Amino acid sequence: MAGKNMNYFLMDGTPNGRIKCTLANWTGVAYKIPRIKLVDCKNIDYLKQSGVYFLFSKGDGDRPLVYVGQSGTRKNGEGILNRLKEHHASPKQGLEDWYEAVAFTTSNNIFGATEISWLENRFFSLAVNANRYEAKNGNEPNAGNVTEEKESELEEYVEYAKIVMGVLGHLVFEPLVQNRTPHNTECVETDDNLEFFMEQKMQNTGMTVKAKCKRSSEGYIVLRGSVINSKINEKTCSGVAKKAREKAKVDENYTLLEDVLFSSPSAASMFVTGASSNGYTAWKTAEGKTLKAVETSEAEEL
DNA sequence: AGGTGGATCCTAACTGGGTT
DNA sequence: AACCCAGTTAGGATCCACCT
Repeated sequence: MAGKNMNYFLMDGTPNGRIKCTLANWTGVAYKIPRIKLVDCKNIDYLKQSGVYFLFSKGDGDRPLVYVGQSGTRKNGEGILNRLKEHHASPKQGLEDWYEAVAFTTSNNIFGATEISWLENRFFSLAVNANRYEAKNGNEPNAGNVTEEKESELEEYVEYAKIVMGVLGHLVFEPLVQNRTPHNTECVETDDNLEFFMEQKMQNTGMTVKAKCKRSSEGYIVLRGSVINSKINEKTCSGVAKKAREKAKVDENYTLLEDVLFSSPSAASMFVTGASSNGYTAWKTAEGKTLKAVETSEAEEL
């Protein structure tokens, strides 16, 4: 992918304060606003426009929560800012502890009601699809009817908004692996093309586990389509692997239905076996080279 | 006396080695 | 080759001491 240049203005002079983002060749304007800084935003005209906004909270501990909302300028004179004020003063149930908001509008305030609804709908489904945050949505908007010209314009807006959101600290719209169609487990892209496999006949269940793993900049991803052990060994299976196994969606044959990210190779392999396992020796390339050997030779190349 | 910062303790998880 | 175990390490939380 080509490099991109973006402007991030630290409005309070600190990295944890308000941030305004603009890009050359993008009509969008984005703001990240910590909840405690909301009170300082009353003079920002862009925030009185129509747009789409996101509220973030820690969630129930399992995964963070994102709330997707929209604001048109017609309903009330104050646009996005007014909605944020409402969420601050009387938060919706489950959103009491939201800690920051990200808002998207445009420099020329071109979004009307249909565009806003379309965008809200699109952002929401992207968040659900990426499956990183628990996504909530105010009013289940329908996508509405936009012309195909308009749609391609909005789609371009969304492309940039996704990146901005990621840089602002929320990978809500980024799936673990890119370019994946619903039923395809073969062609997936990460920033590393090596694939690692493990295949073992498990003693406790007699079943054969067969899994595929890819590395990414975030860690180790056990890929959808992998077959994992049906039982766990309570004594030896590590906590992260246990939790991940409780959460993970599998079918009746224990075939994994989603990609699952781990911070270590061992966590990934323990997730597959349900028992203690050393990921550096368990994961192997198609040629039979262990992950350990791969990483050692990579280090020597440096 | 209250608050802030630091240090220590505890817990949990990862990895490497040992055993069957 | 698969599984088990334990040492080490990293991270988090709590408590205490010192400074204002």
